[in-house]
Amino acid sequence: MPERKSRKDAVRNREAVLAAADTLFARSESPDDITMADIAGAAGVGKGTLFRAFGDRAGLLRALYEARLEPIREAVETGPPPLGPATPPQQRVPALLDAVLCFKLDNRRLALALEESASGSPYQAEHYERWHGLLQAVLEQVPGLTDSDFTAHALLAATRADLVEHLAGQERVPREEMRAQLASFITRVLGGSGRL
Amino acid sequence: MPERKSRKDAVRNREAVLAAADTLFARSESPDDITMADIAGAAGVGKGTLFRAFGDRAGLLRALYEARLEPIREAVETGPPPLGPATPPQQRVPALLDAVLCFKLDNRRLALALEESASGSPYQAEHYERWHGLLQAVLEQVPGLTDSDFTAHALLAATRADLVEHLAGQERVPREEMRAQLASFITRVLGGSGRL
DNA sequence: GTCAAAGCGGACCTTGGGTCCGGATTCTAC
DNA sequence: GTAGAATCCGGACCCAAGGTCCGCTTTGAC
Repeated sequence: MPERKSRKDAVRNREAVLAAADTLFARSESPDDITMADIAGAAGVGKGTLFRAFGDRAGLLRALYEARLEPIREAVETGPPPLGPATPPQQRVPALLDAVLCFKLDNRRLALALEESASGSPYQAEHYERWHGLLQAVLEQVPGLTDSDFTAHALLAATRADLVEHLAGQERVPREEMRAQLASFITRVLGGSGRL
Repeated sequence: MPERKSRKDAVRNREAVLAAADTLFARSESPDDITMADIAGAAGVGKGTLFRAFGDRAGLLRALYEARLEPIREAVETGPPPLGPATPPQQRVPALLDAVLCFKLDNRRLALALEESASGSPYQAEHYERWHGLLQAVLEQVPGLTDSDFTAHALLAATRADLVEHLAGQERVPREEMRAQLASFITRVLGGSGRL
């Protein structure tokens, strides 16, 4: 037997909370002027419900994040090129990081909230583990590239939520320009075949 | 006239607080199990004193950080090569970032505390502005390198406190290995003259 | 020595994450 | 349909920690 099926109201409330949180974070200036009570209120639910369903703030953020990330995860794992596994490393690395960047551009507040509320550091979240592991594996196949472990960390660091927020928010760097700059940076790291 | 000289007890207490905070952070596992009350207590001082002297938690952290950073700042601004201004860009960029990395390795908890308590993001702190501005200026002089602004951000991101903490703390990467990996990464970014 | 200004410090306030439990709801068994 | 138990709801409540306040003390100028 799989597992005792949850009650109807439980799943309904869970959805309501996720939807409310998503909306609130999208509207907000800074993720931490959204309190748990705000979310509960907006979802028409008590705080207890919210904490029982998600454990704590980080849990809620994680759930939201994973839900939003799902399509990308699938495209990466079983999709067609340039994200899917059949892509040669030299093209897949920039494609992966571009996907991460675009995701964070599209979900700025959420990504920000998650990375800063991550008890400890973002590096303990298991979704970071996944991205890092994948990226490292792909980098491993790039000829002439050593230190794939550190390189994967360094490249992912270039797409950190607060950096993205700073560039897109404060410095008003346009989306396409940022993508181009990241791509060019990656090109240099992968072997500098660009212009010299 | 300069400014009304502070009272003796005021400066004495300020020193005491900085010293106490430094010790506490150095000993601690995670920076946020050190409370303001702890610091006040360890310094033999009331909370009021502490907040009057530094404004808020972030202010105290900033003061400590800047104090520790002072020697490096001087070495960078008016010192001899490889950190000083007389160094050719190709050597100065790695030297600068190596200095940052070493600093964060030597002051892990403090750097961590500062970056995570920075109201908003680390990118609003003015010491980040300084490092970024300097690094960008130096990168500007590297032949064949475009996007010096983004590149400076990306390189600094590779030395973020929580990444350093994760690598040095959780993954037990030895100091010299980390320095070597960072250096090699930078080399590739600067023009990939390494091996291809 | 005197007096005003600057500083001190701990009691107190506020905020927000997280808990608890009496009552309402839903599912299952008959 | 209904009884009963397991599950869930939700808002009152708790607590920790950052930050404020104000009566008392210390300092330093005259």
